[in-house]
Formats: sequence, structure tokens, C-alpha cells
Amino acid sequence: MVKKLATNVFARLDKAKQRKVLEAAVREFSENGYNNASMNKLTISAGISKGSIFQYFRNKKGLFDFVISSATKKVKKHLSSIIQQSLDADFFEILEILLRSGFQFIDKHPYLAKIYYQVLLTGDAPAGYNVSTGLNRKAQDFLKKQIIIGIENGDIRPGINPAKTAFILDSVFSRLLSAYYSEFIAPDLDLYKADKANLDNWIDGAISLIKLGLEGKERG
Amino acid sequence: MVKKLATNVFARLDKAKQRKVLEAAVREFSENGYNNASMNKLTISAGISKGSIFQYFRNKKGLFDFVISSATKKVKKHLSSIIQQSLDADFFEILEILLRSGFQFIDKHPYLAKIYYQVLLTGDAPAGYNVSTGLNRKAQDFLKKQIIIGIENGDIRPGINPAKTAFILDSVFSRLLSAYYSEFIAPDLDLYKADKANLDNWIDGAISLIKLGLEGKERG
Amino acid sequence: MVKKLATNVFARLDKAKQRKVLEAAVREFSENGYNNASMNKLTISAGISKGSIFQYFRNKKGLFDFVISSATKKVKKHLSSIIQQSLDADFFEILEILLRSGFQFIDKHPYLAKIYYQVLLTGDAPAGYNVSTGLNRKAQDFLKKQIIIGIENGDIRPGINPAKTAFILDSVFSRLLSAYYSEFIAPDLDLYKADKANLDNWIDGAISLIKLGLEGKERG
Amino acid sequence: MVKKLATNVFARLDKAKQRKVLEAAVREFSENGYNNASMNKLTISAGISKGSIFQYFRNKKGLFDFVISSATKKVKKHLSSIIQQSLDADFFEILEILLRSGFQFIDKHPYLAKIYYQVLLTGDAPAGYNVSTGLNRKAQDFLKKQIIIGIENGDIRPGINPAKTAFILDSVFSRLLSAYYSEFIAPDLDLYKADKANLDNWIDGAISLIKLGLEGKERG
DNA sequence: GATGAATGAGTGTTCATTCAT
DNA sequence: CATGAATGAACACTCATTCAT
Repeated sequence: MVKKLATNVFARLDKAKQRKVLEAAVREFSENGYNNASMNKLTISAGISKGSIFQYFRNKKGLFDFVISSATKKVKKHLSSIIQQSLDADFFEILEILLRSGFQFIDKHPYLAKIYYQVLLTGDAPAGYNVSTGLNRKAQDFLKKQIIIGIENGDIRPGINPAKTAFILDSVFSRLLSAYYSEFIAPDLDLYKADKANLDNWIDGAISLIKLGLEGKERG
Repeated sequence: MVKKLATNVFARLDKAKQRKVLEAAVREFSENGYNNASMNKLTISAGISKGSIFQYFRNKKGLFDFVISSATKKVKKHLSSIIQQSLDADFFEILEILLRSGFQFIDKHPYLAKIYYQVLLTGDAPAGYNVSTGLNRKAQDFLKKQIIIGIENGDIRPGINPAKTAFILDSVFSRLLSAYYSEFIAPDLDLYKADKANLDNWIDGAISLIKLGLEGKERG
Repeated sequence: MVKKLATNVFARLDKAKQRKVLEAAVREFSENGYNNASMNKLTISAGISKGSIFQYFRNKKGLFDFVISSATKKVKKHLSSIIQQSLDADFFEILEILLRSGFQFIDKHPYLAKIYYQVLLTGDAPAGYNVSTGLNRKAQDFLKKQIIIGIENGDIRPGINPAKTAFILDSVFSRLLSAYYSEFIAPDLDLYKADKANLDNWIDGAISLIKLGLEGKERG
Repeated sequence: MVKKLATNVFARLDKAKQRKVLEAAVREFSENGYNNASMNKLTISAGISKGSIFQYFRNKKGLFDFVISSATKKVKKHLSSIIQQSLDADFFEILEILLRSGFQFIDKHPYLAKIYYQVLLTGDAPAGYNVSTGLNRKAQDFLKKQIIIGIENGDIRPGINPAKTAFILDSVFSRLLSAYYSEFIAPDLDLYKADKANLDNWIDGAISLIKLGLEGKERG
């Protein structure tokens, strides 16, 4: 017996309606976290009936899974364009591309990043949700691989631990991104919804700091 | 008529009872976040009556405020001992002391850090709660001040933006601490509940990386 | 305008589809009782659209009526073959045939008996459903008639009340049947899904007990 | 840690309120069966708030358990008086006492029997509810023991299987009781809410029938 | 000052049924 | 004639908070 996927119903819907529902869901989860998001309020803000949401997604977890997986798709699409741009770049150029495109992603999808970090950093997710198989690991794996290549290239000085360094770089990048979409992370630092000039300034500053820490060639 | 401060009543209580209530509250908020924490369950696990807790703290927000402020006191006490240790230390030694004592703080108060980062990173807090006035700012201010001193000392090379650098260092440190208390942040990196050897390894690695990025003197 | 009978549409359907729908309905009602049966789940397990089932049967009650009436037809068909077998039999042989064929009926239609007894014994049926016009009365009427004949024959001793005795026999028989399809009725008595040997044993035991109670001739 | 029993809360209530709630619950379960009973409607008919019921009994199953256990207590109390009366009685006198007191019990607690048979015969009970450990087994065990004694006494002819016979007697008795409280079981037989004369008539008829089936001494 | 029973709005979820396609 | 998306009332259950004792 074939189990009907919950999303089949949703997928057959009018595209505009799909977008409306997805946007409302993203917003609700983003603003309240998983457990505190209200299916009731969500249906109101999406302009659909209570029964419909559950017909589309079976339950709250189903909707959340859908939100996450559609977000993941968006991230992957985003990343593949980054990888294109990165082909001939050295390690620190790749870092810059990565960071810059992170900010761009937030510009395009302002609520997704918050959901992602909420899940990752607080575990506020459906029961049994496996956080660690997600994007976080992929991001660090990507960084790790680039670091290894960078060491081989001579871009990065040898003797550093690629996994740990990837983790640290990821920490910095993700906090920069968080501070870009959330006014509370770094008040007074002009990173929240920063304009292009400020952003460039931060990117340059962060990258050059990292460069000094990792670069393979002698200074001077 | 002067409104009695809620905590007055609580403060006059038997110390053991105070501790029991506070511990239960810390635990409940830590495990569930602010909005998802249940006052009902809390009273049961604290072994206290429902009426009493509302008498002591007026409402859920009041209890949360108390938890946060008592946590803040603990952090400050912790920090003042750090400052003592830091008097004759150079910048990078201070960093190490800071990081190391962060891990110690988590060992002593395993639930507090989680509450703190939950509030900071997801905004899961009482309506109108002002996150940015808290410890986060203080931590960064302390770092900033040390950086400025470090530049003056020649420990740190000039040309660096102290505020931004403080923010970045704070990002790294807080993520390291998070990964120490949460199994999901950095699986496979042996930082979650790490033993002394692993911890030293991480601390050394992180500090020396930062040193390379910031240090004032020529390498070699 | 003449209102079309709901079942007309259904009756014209492909026989295989009819069977699929009926079987799914029987199963759903049997496992959950009338009120707790779900039309939503039923349509899924029947592989039919929601609209169609309401077109065929108008509403839940209509479907239930159909299930009951089709079950009644099956029972009647079954009974008529029993009556054939019973033409030359004495009363206690008829009883045995009746009981034995009851077990056979359950083997062939494992879910129907449960529905029937659920309705009869708990009243879990559509609002206003008239239970007492059903098979139950017919079974007792049949028994009553046989008892009267048995008395006339001298198979059964005179002086007993045919209607009451029919009721009592029906009680015993129906409980035996119930215990054959439901594991909870008589645990430890090896009647639930009994094999042929056990079943024969029960039938012999029950019939000979009844014989002793009713038989017309002197013992010994 | 001691888990507070849900019924503690309820037990501390005003007796009149306890009775009101219990009666409403018994009625609701009796009229609708377990799954179809509505906690919402129950609170309304009991005149209490939704929150209260769940404070008293934790959940629907908890309330049901309480209803069943309080019913069981009533039955046991009832039975112990029967056992008193049965001390010097022969087997068939005991049977009569048993049946007669069954009718008396229904007079006193008109809804309990229905709940009991609903659970037993249809399995409409909380998930995981173990039907077979209940009163049913005890009733049959009691009958079985009496049969064994009866055989030893010579009241009952030997060669009879006590367990199976107990099951059959139980079938007859329970159906008689069912027909006394439910108008649908045996319409036209004057057993539903029968007056004393009718009841005596049924009891005599049933017992004498059984006597003929089981009695140890020669007829005539 | 301490208690804990009471509350009703809120939660996620399922339901039988309708009706535009 | 078949479909299945839409619906809103109903479900069991939890919540923070109140207040009479």
C-alpha cells in the first residue's frame, strides 16, 4: 500500500496559495519557534481553514518538515551558484563569497535563517527531530574541505586542524548572519539590516582578520 | 500605597526552599525555553504550591526576571574573580582565562548558559523583554576594553576595530561554550561534555588561532 | 421529482469496486463501531474518493444501513441453507447445525458478527436506528418455532416457555460465537479462533447440556 | 519522587460534588461508550469547568479507570453480601441468589452494567485496557468453584466441564441482565424494566431450566 | 503567608459533509 | 459521474492565573 505523501495535496494547489501558506508558516515558525508557533494563528494569517492545513501537512511536524526541506532546497540552490563562483578562487576569496552570499540569502529570505538557527541552537523542534544531519554539518564539511585544499595550495599555513577551524569559522559567520537579521544580537554595531557600505566594511574586516590567522605566507 | 516588591516575600524564605524553587525554575526554562516552560509543572517539580509561586513572583515574567537576574549575579561574581586573575596577564592570557572560566561556569551551572543563549539567539522571552541590556553587552564591552588596552600595550597589532573584533571573539567563545553543553551544536568534534584533555586542546587551538590573527609582534 | 435511491448509483458500479468499498466499510465499522468509524479513513482504505462515497450512500448512516442490509442478506442466504439441512433433523440436531453454521459464518465473514453484536449490545448505531427489527428477532423467532415443533414432536418436554427458552438459547449461542471471534470474551477457554477439535468439543458439550435441560424423554 | 495520584485531588472534594461528577461520568460513558463519550459534554452536564476534570483525573482514561474501579468496588460489596447469603445454600439456590442480586444491582446502579458489558463485548475502552482481568473472570471463577463444589456435593451430576459450564451460565445470566436494562435486547419478552412478577417468572424459568440440565439426582 | 481547586481561552488534531471542477 | 480541496465544529488536553480558604 502506497502511503500518500502529505505534501501531495499541497503540491497540487494553486501556486499563489502555496506561496501564501508557506510564507505564513515560515513567518510563524520564525517569530515564535517551533513549539510556540500556533497552527490556529497560522491558518488565520494564511487565510485558510483549520482543516486545510492538516489536510496539506498531516500535523505540525509535517508542516515544519516541509518548511525546513523547502528552505534547504533554497539554500542548496544558493550554494550551487556559490560553488560556481568559487572555482578559480583562492581560499579567502571563497570565504568572502560565502559570507557575502549568506547576507544575500537573508535579504531574499529574511525568516529562514532565524528558523534554522533557532533549531540548531536551542533544539526547539519537533520531538525526535535530528538537527545534526542538516545544513550545519554540510556547511562545516564544505569549509573543512576548502581548508584542506587551502593547506595543500599553500593558501593556508599547515598545522591547523581543519575540522576545528571549520567549526570556528562557521561560528563567526553564523553570528554575523544572525546579527544581520536580528536587532538583538549586536546592537550598536550597525550590522542589523546594515546597508551596503557597512556590510562591506564588516566583510572586509572579518575576512582580513581570518586571513591573518590562517594565511600561509609570511607577513610583511 | 507602595506596591511590595514581589521578591521581598521570596527573599525572606528559608534558604533551602529558595534554592529548590530557583533550581526548578532554571531547569524548566532551560529545558523548554521561556514560552514553553510550564508554571504548572514547575510548581510540581519545585514542590511548591501554585499560589505561592505567583505570590513570590507575580507572574511568569516575574519569575523569569528573577532567574535572569540571579544568573547575572552569578556571572558577575564569576567575572570578578576572572578580573582578579587577569591583572598581570597579557591579552591572550586573559582570553584563555576567560574561555577557560566559561567552561568552568557551565560545569557549575549547567542550565544557565542555555537559558542565556536561548534568549539571546531566538528572542524566546517575555513580551517586551530587552535582551540587549544584558550580559552579552557586558561581555563584549569587557573584551573591547581589553582589546584597546592590548593595542596600547602592543600585544595586539594596531588598525583593528575593537568593537567588531570583540563581537567576533564573542561569537567564537559563545559557540564553543554552546557546543560544550549541547550535543547538537558540533557533533563529532568531541566538545560536548569534553574531558579535560579535549578541552585543553580546544582552548589551545582556539587561542593560538586568534593570536595569529591579532598578535602585535612579527612572526618568526 | 423522484429522489433517486442512493444505492442505485452504487449498484451499477463495477462489481470489484463494489466489493472493495463494502469490505472496507465492514472492516471500519467492525473495528471501531459506528460512531467511531471514520469516513475519511474509510475512503482511503477503500481507494475511493470522498465525494463518491457520499454520492453512493448519502451519508454515514446510509453506508451503515447498506452494510447492515447486505450483511442481513448474507445471513439469510446462510440460514436458508441451514433450513434445507434441517428438514429431516430433530430439534437437537437442528441446534447443532445452527451453532456449527454460526461458526462457519464467522469464518467466512469475520467482521460481520462483531458489527452485529456491537449494535445489538451497546446501541452504537446511527441516531434513531431501530435495532430490534433485525436479525436478532429473526433468530429467536426461528428458535421459538423449532421449539414449538420440538414440543409437538416429543423431542422437547412440554411445559417450557418457547419464547423465553429461545431467548436463553440465543444468549448461549451468541456468546459462544462472540468468544470465537473476540479474544477478550473467554480467555483461557480455547474458544477464540478455536481449531476444529476444540470447536467440536464445545459444540458437543453445549448441545448435550441443552439436551439434558430440554429433552422430552426420560434419562437413563 | 512520589507520583501524585490523580484521584487525590478528586478525593479531597466536597462529597456532593464528587457524586455529581461521578454520576455524570457514569452516564456519559454508559450512553456513548468510552471512545464516543465527550469530556466536553461531560463537564457541562457535571456543571464543572473543562480544566477541572483534567485536574481530577489527568485524562479521559484516568476518569474511565476511576469509574470502572468505583464500579468494581460496588460490585464487590454487592457480591460479599451474596456470599453471606450463599453459605448454607445448595448450588441452584446460589444461582438464584446470584441472578436475583444481579437484577437488584441494576436497579441500584442502572448505568454501570451497560458500561461493563460495553467494554467486555465490544472492546470500546482506552487503548491498552485489559478487559480480561476484570469482573468477568471473577464471576466465572466464582461459578466454576461453585460447580466443582456442587459436583462434590452431588447437587450437580458429574462428567460436566466446570469451566465451560460456568461460561455458559455466565452467558445466560449476563444476557438476562442486559435485557433488563436495555430495551433492545429482548423486545416483547417483558424483561426490560420488568416488574417483580415478571422478574420472578424469568428467574424461576431460567433456574429450573438450568437445573434440568445440570442436576445430579434422577428426575421423576 | 500558604494553599490548591477553579477557570476558560488556548493548543493540535479529526470529523462528516459539501460542491466547484 | 468522479473528484478531492475546503470547512468549522468538535475533540482531548494544557495553560497562566485567581482567590476563597
